Amino acid sequence: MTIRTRFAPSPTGYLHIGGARTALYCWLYARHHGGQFVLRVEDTDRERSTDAAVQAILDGMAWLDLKQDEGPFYQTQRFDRYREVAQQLLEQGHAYHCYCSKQELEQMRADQMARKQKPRYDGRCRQRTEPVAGVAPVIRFKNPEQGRTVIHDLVHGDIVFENSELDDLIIARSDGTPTYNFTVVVDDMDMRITHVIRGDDHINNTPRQLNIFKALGVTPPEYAHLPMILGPDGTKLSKRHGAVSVMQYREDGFLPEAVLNYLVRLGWSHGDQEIFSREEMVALFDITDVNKSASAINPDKLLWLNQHYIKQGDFMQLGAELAWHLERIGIRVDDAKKLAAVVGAQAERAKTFKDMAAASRFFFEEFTDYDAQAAAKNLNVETLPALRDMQSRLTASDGWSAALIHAALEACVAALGVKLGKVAQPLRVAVSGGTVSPPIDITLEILGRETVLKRLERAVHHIESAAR
RNA sequence: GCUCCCUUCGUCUAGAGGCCUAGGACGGAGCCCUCUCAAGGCUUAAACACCGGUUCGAAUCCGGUAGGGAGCGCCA
Repeated sequence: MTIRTRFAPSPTGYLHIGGARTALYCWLYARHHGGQFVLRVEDTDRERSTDAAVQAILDGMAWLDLKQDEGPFYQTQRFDRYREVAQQLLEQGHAYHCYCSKQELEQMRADQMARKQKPRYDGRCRQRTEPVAGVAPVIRFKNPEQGRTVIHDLVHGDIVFENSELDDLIIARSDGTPTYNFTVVVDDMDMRITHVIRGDDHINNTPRQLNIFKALGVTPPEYAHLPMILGPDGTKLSKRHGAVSVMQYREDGFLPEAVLNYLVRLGWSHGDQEIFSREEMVALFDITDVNKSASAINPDKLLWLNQHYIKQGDFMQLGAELAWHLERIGIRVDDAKKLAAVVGAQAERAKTFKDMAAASRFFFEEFTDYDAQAAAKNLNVETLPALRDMQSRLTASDGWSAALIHAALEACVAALGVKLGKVAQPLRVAVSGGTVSPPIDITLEILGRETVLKRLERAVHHIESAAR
């Protein structure tokens, strides 16, 4: 049997981090077993579904590179099929028309709540044989009243529900459109889904769906209900928690590999291993190793992983990501080699590309002002001799490389009889405007002789004009 | 209220009756390295929700309690 999984988001918002993990696990399970991964858009709620949300979900999946083998299928394009199956259920006596008004139902619920009972439809239209004039009925599924339904859940084990706890759910609205619990069953059946992997907020829906499968005479898929993902404070994920959309993670400077690696370890583990390449995930992932309890997002760990992938990555390729972020702050760069060099120099000191771009401005454009404190301390009459000395050594240098610059630095230190820091730090402020940069020799190499000499001249002027 | 789910360091987790004086990772603390910032190395603090039971032996099995969560829609 070929394994077939599906990811079935409803397009009422962007792809958030919880949905992304569900998609990842579905994708991983299918890949691991050499099966297929289906993407299905559950857009039956026309009020809340939007094209923009559909696009946002597709974009998120593309960024994470979770490619579907089939789809996207849209439920709004399958209404005829749902109508057909609902009709079948009606004819076979597994469903019936219900003419109760919304007010009537609300009253029923209120009464039940008042009696401290679980609100549920009492089946009062089950026996009705004649239509009610002027009322467009809904179709309800006739849920078994006796016995129990058990989910053989792949992560939770058996979960038992008394059928008497379930009520007759609406499968088609009075306008004829189908509802969620019904479309899911029809689709999972038609798309030959073998494994439904979804959030455990759906556990309570599963027995209803199982009963519909039974009425249809179809073997249901296997189920695996994933624990929820919580915000950093352990409460429900919300916009308050910052990056809710996966695309926001790109904006914030994260790499998809890092997000994926972070997500795969949230609720799943393989011994003590923390770092997983895509290939390793596929090879090692198993749904039975998934945890049962909800987990809180740990932003620091994501940051750590992101830096790990920055350090491990191909600097040439990562240069493109840096360029993307530089552009966001108004700097256009197309020198791929320089970008790669900057990534290489900054990898150890940036946790995100957003931070890296901000810290790398001076490599690509002239800075406007010196950091006042840094200049006061490092660009003054005391440091002027070192700056002058380096100026002449660098002007005279036969070539331009970190090694040659380093040699010049050592010579300067020896000639002036000072510590390396007494030369490096003023130089750093002179070329970067501030006190933080990669090692000074590498920084100068990337900047290039022309820029370095120009900025040294600027520093000397700065000191001289201040001294006057 | 009813039904269902969950419970190991701050966080993510390892752990499937003796390997556990509970391991790893992030974060924290300290030290080392050092031209800044980092990165790196070493060291370190920190948890089995609680109460009973089963057993020679329980983080692991069973029961209860407490706490947290989800669902109970002509939403998905």
